[in-house]
Amino acid sequence: MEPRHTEVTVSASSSAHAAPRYDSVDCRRVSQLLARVGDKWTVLIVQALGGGPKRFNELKRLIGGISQRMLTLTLKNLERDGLVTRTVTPSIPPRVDYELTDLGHSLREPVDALGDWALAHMARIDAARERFDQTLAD
Amino acid sequence: MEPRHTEVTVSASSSAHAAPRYDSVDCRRVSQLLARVGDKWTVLIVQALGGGPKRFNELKRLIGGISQRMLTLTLKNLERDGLVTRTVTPSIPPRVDYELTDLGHSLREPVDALGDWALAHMARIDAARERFDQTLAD
DNA sequence: CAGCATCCGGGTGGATACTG
DNA sequence: CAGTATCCACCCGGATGCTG
Repeated sequence: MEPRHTEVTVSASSSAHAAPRYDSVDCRRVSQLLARVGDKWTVLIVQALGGGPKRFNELKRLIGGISQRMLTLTLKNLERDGLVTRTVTPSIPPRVDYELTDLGHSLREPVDALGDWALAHMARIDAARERFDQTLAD
Repeated sequence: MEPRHTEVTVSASSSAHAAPRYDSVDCRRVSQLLARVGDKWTVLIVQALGGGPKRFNELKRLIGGISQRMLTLTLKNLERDGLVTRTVTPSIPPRVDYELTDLGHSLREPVDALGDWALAHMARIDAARERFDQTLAD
């Protein structure tokens, strides 16, 4: 792991508010990235490719529920961002393999962190939603 | 431009290629959460509230560029998910304070991780995009 | 000050049909 | 098999105007 900043993270405790680690400009970029990563399929594809190179229809089956249009588009975006490589083998029938780059692999770490958070707190969120929707029904 | 990036020592917690840490169902939920978190304003609001409780227009000014419609909607979603509390002080003029819950604060950690990733690799992504767009222009 | 209601333009994403 | 092309429904989100 990179020994980047030793700054204290929030860890929901006594020292209420952590200093803002990002200025507003940074937040925009982060927000943009999250919008890209947070689109409907990117994470699914990255996670699917986390297990190694995959072919087009292999990915399609693996993910399930994705249209080939969206698979194509999302893969193209990932390739454009340098997160995925596209390797064509001009045979008949043609063969195309998609694989995560180092950059793509490195993305899995923070995404997994968010995944862990989601799994750890999903129950609380669902409960909060039910409570909220319930008190609205009055 | 040599990829001089710290090859993530995945041996720490999870291995790169081996067992997926999430099944497909988990991935859906993670994906859904990312879609929520990755919407246009959620992260900006969470980060703004990271500095402590804020009032409605205070948030609006702080974030800048957000319409009150979206601020209202996003705050309501955050409240529904139990990430933010809404405290009304019935005075004239009325006063409403928004504050991160413990759950909301805990979200900042993984989000910051993604933010660090974005800031660390944004240059590479931009470069990759330029290269990609360039080779398409041929 | 802190919203809600309404209208509306653009983008996202599914379904379908066709190609090399 | 691995796409491209087209059409279209939906919804996100901005602008505006009005309330308590």
